[in-house]
Amino acid sequence: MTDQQTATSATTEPSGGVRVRFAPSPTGALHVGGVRTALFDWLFARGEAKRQGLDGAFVLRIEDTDRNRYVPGAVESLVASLRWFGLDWDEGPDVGGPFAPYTQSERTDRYRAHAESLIAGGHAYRCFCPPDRLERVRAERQAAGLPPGYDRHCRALPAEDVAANLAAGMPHVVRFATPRQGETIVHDLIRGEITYQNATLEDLVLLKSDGYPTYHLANVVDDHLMAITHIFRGPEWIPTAPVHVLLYQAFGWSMPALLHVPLILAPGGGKLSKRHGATGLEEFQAQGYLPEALMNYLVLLGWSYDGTTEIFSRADLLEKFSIRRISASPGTFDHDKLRWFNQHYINHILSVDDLAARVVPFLADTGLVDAAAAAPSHPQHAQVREAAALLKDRLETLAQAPDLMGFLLADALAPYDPLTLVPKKTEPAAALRALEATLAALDEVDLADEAATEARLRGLAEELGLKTGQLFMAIRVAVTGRTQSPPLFATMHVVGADRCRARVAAAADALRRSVATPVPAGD
RNA sequence: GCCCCCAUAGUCUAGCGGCCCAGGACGUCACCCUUUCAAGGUGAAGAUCGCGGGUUCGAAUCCCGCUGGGGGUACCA
Repeated sequence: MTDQQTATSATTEPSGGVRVRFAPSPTGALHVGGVRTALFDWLFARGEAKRQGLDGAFVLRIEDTDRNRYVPGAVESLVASLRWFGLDWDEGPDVGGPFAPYTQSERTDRYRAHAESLIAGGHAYRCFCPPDRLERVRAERQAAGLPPGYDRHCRALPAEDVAANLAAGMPHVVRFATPRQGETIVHDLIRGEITYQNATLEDLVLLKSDGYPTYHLANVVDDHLMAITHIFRGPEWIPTAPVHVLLYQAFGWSMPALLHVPLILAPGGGKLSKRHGATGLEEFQAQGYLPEALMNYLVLLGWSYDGTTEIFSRADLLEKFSIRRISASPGTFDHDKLRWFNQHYINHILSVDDLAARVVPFLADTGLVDAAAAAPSHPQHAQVREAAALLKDRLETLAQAPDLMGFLLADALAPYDPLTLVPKKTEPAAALRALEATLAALDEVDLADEAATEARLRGLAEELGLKTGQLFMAIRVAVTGRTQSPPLFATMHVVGADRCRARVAAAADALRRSVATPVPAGD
């Protein structure tokens, strides 16, 4: 072994089975990029591995080693979002497991011990450089056209100086002593081999001065201790992957397989952030997206099955997902396509009962129904179910339910705008006559017989000398308060005779008042 | 600046040397259906496969360069 030392990460999985982990930081809401990674983890362990007859375990680990960025309650929110999305895990902070604890802040003794062993083996060293010196060095190196970074000042610190500093209680960090020569090969299951010159690598901090580990140490130690076989992570880790390879080598451990999933870009390019709309799972949930639609959309962002199939249920994905078809190129988040998936699931995949149950929380938020109306035994349930059946094809998100279903659930409508009661190419007086005639006709029909109602009202249009469209539109606005609605007779049936009569009468009144003080006719 | 990743229509993608003067989907447009709006159906426009060199009888597919986009460059993950 000369200066051509080479290290390679593992490329094959051990026969014992597959163990993957999703390791978010509790710094805020779960990001769509994170869930997509978690989804790939889950599908690999629960789907692909199982299909190959291997045991597959999905582990949730909390990486809370940055005490400054920790957000109280974030762990609970992460867990809730993951569960809403439809993932479950075999081991984690909430469910325990053989490698507990699964929260890194509770494992600091392990990281410190491993850092010490690295120091003892000559693979790491204590660095006493204060932050201001680090900054100065960075600036100087940059000005000199060198890569910014640490100048390894403390790497050559004599043992007696180290001992003296330690005795004086000087704050310090532990840095990795990166090999100065040779090259390191990172083997990525998605991208193939990536070769780095060790000379370009930095002596990264492993243990911070507050005693907590950095990602680099904690990640390597835990993945090894928890017997992780495959690491799925974002592409932002590619640049430090060679250091991780070197760390495994320094510890004498075998390297898990690496998969750097493709980045999710914002519509304009760059990172996806708040200004591009929702990014956190809770937001998608609040905006009325279905978890299965979001999953379907997200899995296709960076993975494909045959390039033609678009709709995948969770079961389909468990049966068809393969890491071999994960793409290396970044993809742009497209809200329009997500919306299409959501609409498709509501319109064609959800049952009416399912939709009714899911729409209740949104209706309850605006006070239209009781929050308990999702239960079939609840008195309001039947009404919600009828509304769901009627609006199913028109809903893009659950959040639209209050707006689109309100006229079916409320007793009275908001005051009419007389202008909307007068259909295009219709005289206000004719519209008023039509409403008055409709009110009378309502006494003759049974709304439960939609065909008969339609026949009667078509006849009425003829008697009035109006086109069916003109009459029907006037009735539609009177009954629903809007110019767009589900098919008129099914709608009237659900609204019921009493409310229909009251609304048509109220609409006629409103129009009468405005005819007295003429308004411009609808064109 | 330095290191690294990526590159097929506005967007997500299929394609892994000949079946491709490039297939599917979202979006867009038109028509059909129709009492409105949707849903559905049919069809259209949209890609010189980023550019330039190679290799080959033959390249979107392999190699090199360039360009472009992106990521990293913290005692954050």
